[in-house]
Amino acid sequence: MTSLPTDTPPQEPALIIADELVRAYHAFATFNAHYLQQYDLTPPQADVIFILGQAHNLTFKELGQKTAITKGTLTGVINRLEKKGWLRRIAHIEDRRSTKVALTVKGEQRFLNIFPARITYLKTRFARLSKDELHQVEGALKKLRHLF
Amino acid sequence: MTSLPTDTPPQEPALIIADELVRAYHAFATFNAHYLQQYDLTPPQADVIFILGQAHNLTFKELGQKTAITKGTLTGVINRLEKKGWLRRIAHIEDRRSTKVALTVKGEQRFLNIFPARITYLKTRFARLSKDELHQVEGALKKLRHLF
DNA sequence: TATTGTTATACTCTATAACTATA
DNA sequence: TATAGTTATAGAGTATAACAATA
Repeated sequence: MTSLPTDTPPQEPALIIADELVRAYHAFATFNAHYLQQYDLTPPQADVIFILGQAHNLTFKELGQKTAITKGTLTGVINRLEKKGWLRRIAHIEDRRSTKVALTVKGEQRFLNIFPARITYLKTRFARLSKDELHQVEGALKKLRHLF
Repeated sequence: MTSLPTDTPPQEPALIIADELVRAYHAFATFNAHYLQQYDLTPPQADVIFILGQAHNLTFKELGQKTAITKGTLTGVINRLEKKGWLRRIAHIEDRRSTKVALTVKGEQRFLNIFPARITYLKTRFARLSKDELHQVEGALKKLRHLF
């Protein structure tokens, strides 16, 4: 007998990397969700706010493409954000099938408050990595993404 | 005016990396979820099966720690897997507050079928990377995880 | 008293498909 | 006919807190 299934965890690099990717993401996602909770935002809601904060004015279709959220789901996410007063629907005159979405003044203010704070916080976290390391990590993630 | 907010996306490395991490994970998670759907498993359910397939016999508490699923949620996940016949609850004699969980014969067979196939598939994906690159990617992910 | 797991509650997100109104 | 968004449906996972049984 050359291997003991229960005592020798698989050393296959592909498995290890998949596992590490999940762990790294999970660590980030947990931090992120807690951070956003302060502002009463779920991660998908924050995605929408961050995108609208930078794009200012998008249709449901465009938002769906940028967030990778399906249209049916997006309606719900937008409804919740609208009810909370972060954004509003705007009639699209040129094509009346379509609806545009934009941040309200309140949403704009919150975005301006949350977004830079988030960057600052991330920067302090990443400060432990050198410039070379940052480049390496970025390159590694890009490679990974292109594998799938 | 030296910068155009809408035309110059933020180049802050911390943001780029966080973004790349999300993208890489999303690419993997999408592939993964579709792959598991064939077997009528959700990702959290598959986590449980893969862990039980290698550990053979765990309490709810241990399973919760390994999967990072809260106890209330875990009860639901286990219920669904039990109903589908993948696993069963086993009385824990030494401490009757506790319950052990183990794969059924069906669950064991499925695990033995799915798990190696998954490794094989991942290996083919990762075959495009050299040994050096694999090491680099693994190191990068570990660094990332430790940041959070 | 503390711990293990269950139950109850309430919500968000998910996909899918049928529907409405425009084009 | 095709497209944009809404609605309906059904389910899974999430956190939280109260609870029962056992230690």
